[in-house]
Amino acid sequence: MGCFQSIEEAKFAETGFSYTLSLINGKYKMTILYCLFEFEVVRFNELKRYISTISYKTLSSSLKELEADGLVVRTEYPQIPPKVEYRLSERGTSLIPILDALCEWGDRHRDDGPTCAASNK
Amino acid sequence: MGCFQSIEEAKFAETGFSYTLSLINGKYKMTILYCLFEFEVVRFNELKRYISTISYKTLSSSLKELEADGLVVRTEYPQIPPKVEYRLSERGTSLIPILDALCEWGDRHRDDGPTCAASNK
DNA sequence: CTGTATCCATTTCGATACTG
DNA sequence: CAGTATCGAAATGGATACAG
Repeated sequence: MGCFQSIEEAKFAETGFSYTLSLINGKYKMTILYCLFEFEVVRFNELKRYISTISYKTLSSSLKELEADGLVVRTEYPQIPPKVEYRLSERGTSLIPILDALCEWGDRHRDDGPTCAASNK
Repeated sequence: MGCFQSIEEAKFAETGFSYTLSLINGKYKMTILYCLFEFEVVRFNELKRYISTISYKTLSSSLKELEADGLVVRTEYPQIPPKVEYRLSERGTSLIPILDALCEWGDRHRDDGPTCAASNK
């Protein structure tokens, strides 16, 4: 509420709303965040297995962006074979309640029947 | 929490999480929802002015999908010139608290400094 | 194991002109 | 006013091969 006082001026680009969206855009970013929340510390290929439909390229670039945005922490162990762990930062963790809310909303409204559009109010 | 018990099986497609995401995908859908929440009853070109960067095509297709998903109610007044009003359905309104949360999160974390990724945990 | 590079397919978005 | 149609641009995502 009130977050959109300036909506008339189309200043979306400067609202916290659009800022948050810019961090979680991309087909799999929220899924990755949720995965890291559930499993806490996860390696690259482990993540790939959890999110089986993601491609290496997308996983790689998404992780890089999430890291750059401070939502994910990447820890590299310089050894052979390489070992890299990913987990949520505090900042990233603070986003989880919102993802949870999305989850719950979906569970509660999945069977509302999407065709209730006709029931005018 | 617990919404992702089955994440190991990569059953994202069946979670409420991905269901919700499928409703609010697209560059402007959440913005449109928020706009309708702020202004309650809005006409097509009015919306276009509020969200100045959206194209007619995207606005049109987004509204159509939001309506099909039961989040938005479209009311047409058969007159010349035509008049059409859009507003949130109850279902759509129930999504607003989540959008608000996104908004607040962004406002609070905008200045965390996105480069805090290095501060391991 | 943890990625990157390349190339390609698909999806999404936008500008403009036009219709009822 | 409220859109649609068309075309093209751009972003996104995927498959595969390869590198350190």
